Amino acid sequence: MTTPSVPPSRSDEIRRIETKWRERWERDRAAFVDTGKPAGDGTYLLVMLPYPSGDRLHVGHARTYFLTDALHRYLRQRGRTIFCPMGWDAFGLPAENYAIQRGVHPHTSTLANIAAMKEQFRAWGVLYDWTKEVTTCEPAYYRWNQWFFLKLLEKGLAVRRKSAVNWCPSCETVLANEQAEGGVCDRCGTPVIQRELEQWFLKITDYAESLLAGLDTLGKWPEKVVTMQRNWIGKSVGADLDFAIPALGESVRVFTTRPDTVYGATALILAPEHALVPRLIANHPDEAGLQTWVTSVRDQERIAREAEGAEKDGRDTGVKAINPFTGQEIPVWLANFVVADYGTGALMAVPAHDTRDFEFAKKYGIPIVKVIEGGDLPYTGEGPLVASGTFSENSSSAARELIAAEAASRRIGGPRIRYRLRDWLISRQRYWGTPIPMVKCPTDGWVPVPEKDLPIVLPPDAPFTGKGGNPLEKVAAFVNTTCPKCGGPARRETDTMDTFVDSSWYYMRYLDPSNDRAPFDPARAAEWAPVDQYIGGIEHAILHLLYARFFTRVMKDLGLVTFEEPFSALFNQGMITRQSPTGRVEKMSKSRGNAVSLDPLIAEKGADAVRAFVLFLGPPEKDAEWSDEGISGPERFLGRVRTAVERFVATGADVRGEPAAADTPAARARHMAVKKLTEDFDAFSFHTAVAHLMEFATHAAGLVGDAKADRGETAATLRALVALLHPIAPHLSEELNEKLGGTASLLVSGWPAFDPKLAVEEIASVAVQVSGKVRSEVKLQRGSSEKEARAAAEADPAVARWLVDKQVVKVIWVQDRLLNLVVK
RNA sequence: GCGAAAGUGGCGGAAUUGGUAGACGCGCAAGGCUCAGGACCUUGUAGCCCUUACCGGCUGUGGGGGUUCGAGUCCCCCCUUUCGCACCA
Repeated sequence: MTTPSVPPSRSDEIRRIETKWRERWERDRAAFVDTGKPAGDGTYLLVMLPYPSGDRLHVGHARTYFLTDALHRYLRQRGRTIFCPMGWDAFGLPAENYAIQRGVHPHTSTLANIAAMKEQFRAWGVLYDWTKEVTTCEPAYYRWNQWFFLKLLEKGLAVRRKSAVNWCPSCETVLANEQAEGGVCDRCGTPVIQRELEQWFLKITDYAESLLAGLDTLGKWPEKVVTMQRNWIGKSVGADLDFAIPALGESVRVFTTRPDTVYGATALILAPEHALVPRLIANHPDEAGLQTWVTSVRDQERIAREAEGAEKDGRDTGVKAINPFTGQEIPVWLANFVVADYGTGALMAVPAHDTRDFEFAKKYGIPIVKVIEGGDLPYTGEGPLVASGTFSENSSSAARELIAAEAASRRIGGPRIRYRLRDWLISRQRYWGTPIPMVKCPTDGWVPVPEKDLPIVLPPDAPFTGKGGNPLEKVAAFVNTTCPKCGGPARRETDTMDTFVDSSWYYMRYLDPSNDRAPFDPARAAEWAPVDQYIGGIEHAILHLLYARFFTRVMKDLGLVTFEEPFSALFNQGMITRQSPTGRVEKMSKSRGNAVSLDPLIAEKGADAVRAFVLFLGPPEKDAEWSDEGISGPERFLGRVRTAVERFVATGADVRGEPAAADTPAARARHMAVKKLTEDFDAFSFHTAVAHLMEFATHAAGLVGDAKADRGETAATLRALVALLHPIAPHLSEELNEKLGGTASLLVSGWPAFDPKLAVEEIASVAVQVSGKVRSEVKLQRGSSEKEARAAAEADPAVARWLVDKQVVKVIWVQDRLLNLVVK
């Protein structure tokens, strides 16, 4: 099988080098870990922490970590002080499901996954400050989730409330609105249904305006993410108006962005979930039929109810309301398209000036009254009011203010701003999460656990049957407790927190991870925070990033931090996609069955080649389809660099030699390469960085093979090459740097400098156009004048033949680039 | 439907922001080395035309128009793809 007496294969040699340097970096780790931020300098580089409750890291994840590590190493080489920690977002449903299927406790499987992933990071050559490691499923971390919960409760920002919530029948838990986008469960894709339940909410809506205003300060965030958050918060300016229902002795408040159209409101429409519905239908001849309809709409899957083109379906209650401005009776309807938890769950229908109301009115024969002059109905634009009493002839915008003011003076509403954002539902009927520190006492009601009794530890011995709800409910020792207030027997809350609570403040815990008296020491955290550069996927655009921004505001109110925005700059790397077995191009993930492990590739080609390849795939912000076919390019490139250095060393030339002259074509090539690579890394353009390194490597190999080349310049070129290579291929570059006489790791200020004056070619090749068409190219000394260029161009036969019998009527001259002779 | 981004060789992609389109790599082709090679090295590689060859010419960045000495880049219209939002009153 094996061939004896063969010299060590290339892959053995690569393995030896990579092992050597991993050990070296680990040994010298102290040089690369946080020791406090020097005044006015330093960069907090944060990468979205991985989720070790599921599978091992695959190609889909690797790009993020390679990218971050390249940036990290580059910045260190530039002499910056960097804080780059890593931790584990360890709670979550997959680990619990795994426990149900395989009988392995989530804590056990999670720790095993963490160990495996940590080993992967090591094998990939990815450096983190492990002295700041955070694991969210450990009491040392999640006790502070509980602490934050108590603080939120004190401030009235954590509340228990009954409302219609998203329920995933598959995960058997409720979900936050953000986790049920599009009406399907964020985790498993199952359509969610609405359930009326009492749950814990965090009042993120109290910060709606601040979260919205803060977006304007996030200039270094992708515009797309900012827009998504803005839409999610969904600010609307309008007015509240009360419509009296004399038959019930009640009034119904509606919210509208178009109070100017109130004279055209010919119906009042309520959501089937509206609190007044039972009384409205009570005396209806077909009360049972209506009730059945209400129930069926309410229990419908959200995805079906909100689907595009879903039929508008409504019922007339037979009850009348009074339009507060016309004084006329209008019918009160119930309809499936009215959303219970936006606005007031009720609206005034203005069929003439709203396409949706128009459609509904057409279907059910509701009167259509035009009150704005404009185009064909439904006309949703602006215009002068008509048939609007004393407000007629006002413009829409003026009337909006006047009518809202009138409503306020009559105490039937007034100007109002509303948001689409809803409060953050954090209760989860699951085991593997942070216990909510609340106790339900038969006499005192809900009582918070005193701070001194934290943490409420998740009991290790829960029965994972997968049936019958939350296993925590069955742990008597956990559930049965005493009331902190009266000392009587009481029941502990068995719901756990949404895992997004964990990731809402972890970036601050990194700064002081072993603090057992506070989530972190504000003074210490202030050295590095806020985060200078955050790197993560677009999938967090709304969920995590909105929650983190909310938590940061809370932390500011608690005096823990002085800023509101946690992440000064955000970079969204693109996803790695791959054809799934179904043939569609999708995000790579284990659940889709298209995940590719990187480990065999690394074992075969080495981490450096795989890093170079993955970074070379394309622009990092764009998605890239995975195929390992192209890896031979970067692999050969690294081989060429190595061969060039080894050949040069073998000549016995001085590896620390310096160029004999500063300004030579080779020196200029070197300065240009340093300039390009510096710009590439500054711009996160890792794929062009690899391309430029390839060009530079070819050039360097040429110098090594050129007997006439200056040995000093060749040595300097090779030293620059391996230094520039370091962010991409750290192991090989360190090895070659050592061969070239380097005594310190390239990680420490190993970035070469360039002279801008020398980072351009001395000879400019100037394109010569005749009437805009390129006819030739002339080599000129950089900085040559237009006159010199024209003389050279006219002397060129390839140009001259186009000038015969022509007259040059205009000359365009772009220094060192282009000469255009316009002829007639 | 609304909004945003994008469309460049067989493929991934580059282009100093209005100045030589196709860098770099994959793939492919020819040659070298080799017992052999899916290893390695060298060279070529947008299309079409002319030519024995050289020299050369024309076309070309989704389609159509425009601005300009000059457009992948700017403007207008259209097509396609991707993403986000979508009964939000």
